[in-house]
Amino acid sequence: MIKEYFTDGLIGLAILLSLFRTDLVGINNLINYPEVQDIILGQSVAYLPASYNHILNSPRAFESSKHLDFNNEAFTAWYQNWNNIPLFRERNENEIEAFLVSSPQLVFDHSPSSSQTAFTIASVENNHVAELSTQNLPEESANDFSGVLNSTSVLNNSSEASAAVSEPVFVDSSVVLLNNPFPGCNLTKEDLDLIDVLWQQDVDLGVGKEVYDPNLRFELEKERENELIKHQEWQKSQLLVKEKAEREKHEQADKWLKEHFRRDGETGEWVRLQNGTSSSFDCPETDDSLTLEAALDFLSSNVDQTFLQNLEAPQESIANTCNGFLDTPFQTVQEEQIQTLLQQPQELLNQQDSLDENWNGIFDYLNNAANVLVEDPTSTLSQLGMDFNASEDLASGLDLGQEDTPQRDFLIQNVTLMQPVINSFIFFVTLFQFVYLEVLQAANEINSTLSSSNLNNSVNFELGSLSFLNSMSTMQSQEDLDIVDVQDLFRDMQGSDEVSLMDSNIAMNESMDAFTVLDDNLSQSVGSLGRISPYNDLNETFDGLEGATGGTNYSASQDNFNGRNSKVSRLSESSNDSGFAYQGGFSSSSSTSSSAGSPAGCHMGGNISTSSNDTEQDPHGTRAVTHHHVAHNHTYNTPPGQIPREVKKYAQKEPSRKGPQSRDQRRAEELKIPFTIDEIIESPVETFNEILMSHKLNEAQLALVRDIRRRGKNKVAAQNCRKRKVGVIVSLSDEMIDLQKARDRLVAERAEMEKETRKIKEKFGGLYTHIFQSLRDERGEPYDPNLYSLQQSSDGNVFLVPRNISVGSKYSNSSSASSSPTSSKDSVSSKKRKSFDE
DNA sequence: GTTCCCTGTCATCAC
DNA sequence: TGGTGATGACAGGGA
Repeated sequence: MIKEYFTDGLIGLAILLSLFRTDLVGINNLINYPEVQDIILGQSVAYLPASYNHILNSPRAFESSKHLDFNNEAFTAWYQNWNNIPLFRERNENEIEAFLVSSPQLVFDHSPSSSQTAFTIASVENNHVAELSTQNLPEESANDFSGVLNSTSVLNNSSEASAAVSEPVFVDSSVVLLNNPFPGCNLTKEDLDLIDVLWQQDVDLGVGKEVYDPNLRFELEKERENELIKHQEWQKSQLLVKEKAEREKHEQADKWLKEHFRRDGETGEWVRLQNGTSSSFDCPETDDSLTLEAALDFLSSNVDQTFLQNLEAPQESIANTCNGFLDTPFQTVQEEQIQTLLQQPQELLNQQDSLDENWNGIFDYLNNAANVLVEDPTSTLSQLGMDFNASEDLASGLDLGQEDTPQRDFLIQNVTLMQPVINSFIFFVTLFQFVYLEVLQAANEINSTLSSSNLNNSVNFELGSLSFLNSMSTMQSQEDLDIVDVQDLFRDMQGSDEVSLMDSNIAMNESMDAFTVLDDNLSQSVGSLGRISPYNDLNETFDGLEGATGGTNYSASQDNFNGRNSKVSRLSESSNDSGFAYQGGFSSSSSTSSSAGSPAGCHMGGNISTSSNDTEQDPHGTRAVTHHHVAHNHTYNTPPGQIPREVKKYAQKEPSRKGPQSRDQRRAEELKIPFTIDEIIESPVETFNEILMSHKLNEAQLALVRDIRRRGKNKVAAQNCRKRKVGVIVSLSDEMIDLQKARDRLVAERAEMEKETRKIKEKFGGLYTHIFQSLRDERGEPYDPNLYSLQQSSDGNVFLVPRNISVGSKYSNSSSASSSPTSSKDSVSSKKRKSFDE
């Protein structure tokens, strides 16, 4: 009696342990008890559908020696106990023929296609044999799941076993186990004791002990609540500290503003106070250095203010902002308002016809943009400011007609501003970068569509803005970016009071020489302005005849001035090739004399004065400026950060070149050629022939004229050829950079894929081993891995097959194979066949 | 004096 | 056939 009781207890315990995937050998050698072995063997038979055939067909199916006697009193008792476990009881109550056992890590998804693990255990027909189909079984899931495998054959003792395959049950186990682990939980003391014993024996129950123990669960929840409260308190304290710091910064900025500016009661403009007098803030051309400083200081300070004040400022219309930045520093910008705002630079540049207005316009735009950006104080400015890729995206998104592109949405992204000063600077850089691209776009339109005469000032302004903004953009590449104070930065960049706005830009560019290797993305962003297609450039750039008039001058009236101009015009190409990105591309001012004093000035002046096409047809030195702009960024020949040699060469001294053209000029004078060299070279064929016909020339004169024309034409052609070559080189260089980036990206992806592959292989190996070791043959012994292997069929099922049989050949159709084994060999194989969910 | 780079020129080819 | 553009090669000049 005692023995029977003890044995029955062991049987029950074995069932439970089996359910929890516990090795009985390790627990008091329980495996040696015949009842336990019976249980295990029976379970192992569950894997072998073929072996059930005779059992299921017999009237006493479960009286087989390999199965539990379901009439066994001990089993009945323990089965009842087992049924007391609420999870199983619930399933039983619901007459579900399949159930799940899982750990909290498992998340069951209702979507069959989901990558999440989904276990289904469906009873098949009436044979009480569970067919386990595992799909995408992860390692950890398999661990939790394997314990269930051994118990599936005994799950259903009901005579009402469903004939139909149950619907797969998808359960979010984490929700079930954590929120409501066992609904209707009524664990008896015995249950808890048993669980406690299992727990103390370090038996993996699949879930935490708290799932079974309400008291423990309560304690854990309480502990969690305490941690949450502590965390909230810490967050509050951090917030208070931050607010305090911002308030101090705000007060400081306010104080600075009141000290340096006063507001004009009539115009509403903010005027900087300087030495007791006020200078108009909106007229930088009257005193460039002064107003620039004022503007920059003002803007920089207000940017900082904006960040601070924004937290508490009322929301107003953006339209007011256009009339005065300080009137309505902070607004709510609606989507359409943002669109309007983003279009302002073009409108401003298109509509305004003076430097003054342009400056005001761009400044207002900056203010507005600042307001837009600070509308959400948590916008991700740092991300934008430091990410040139974002700039590239932005630039591409700023293409006309794409105002709704997602790149503009960055303005309202969320971000945390932890360091006001740094972020202010980042914001400013970002802002300028953004405006810069906008202005580039506007400049491109202006330059390509409008005539030259009434836009000189405007374009001149663009030049300054672009150079300045270019420097600003370049600044982003500094490693010590985060320690740069905004105002100091501006002061450094603007240089001395004597230099003009343009020269300030030059000085800034010089100071930023180390950073003139601009980001490729930016280059690409403006590539459409002229650099992308060198051949297109040539159509605009070289349709003039700079070469014909270049070099040494043919007339005294053109002497030094034009000589220098022509030289500089040539070096304007060089300068474009030498790292001064974007300068030459947008320069078209007719004023050059002011910048001839310094190398940089000459460099800029050269850019301003002409490109090769700008010198066309100007024998009298009037040099009407066309607006075929060259945006080449040919950075070869001159290392980054170095002024091209030609800039120094031609800027510091008078051109003393005595080229062959000078010889031609002299000869033409000697032979009394009655027309100019330019006329000879640049005139069309018909005109040229008419000229020759109209003047009776001797052979020598004709030969000279033809030589001059040939050489002039060829000179221009050579220039074009060289320029084109440079363009090709630059294009190839860019392409190479792109390809290198692509290569790096692919290498990284490949490494990532290999890493993932290794991971998956490891998981697969572990899973394979685990599943294989879980399998038992009819004698309850594990299969020999040398004789058997697990193979997966095309439908996802996993089979245990002898080594010399492949699933593909024998089990390509799992359903047919399982239902009708045809040969003895197949029969044997089918006995080994098991299907798992994976 | 050498080297490098820019520029003009010539020769040649193709259209 | 002549004109023109493109391009390689060469030479001169300047730094």
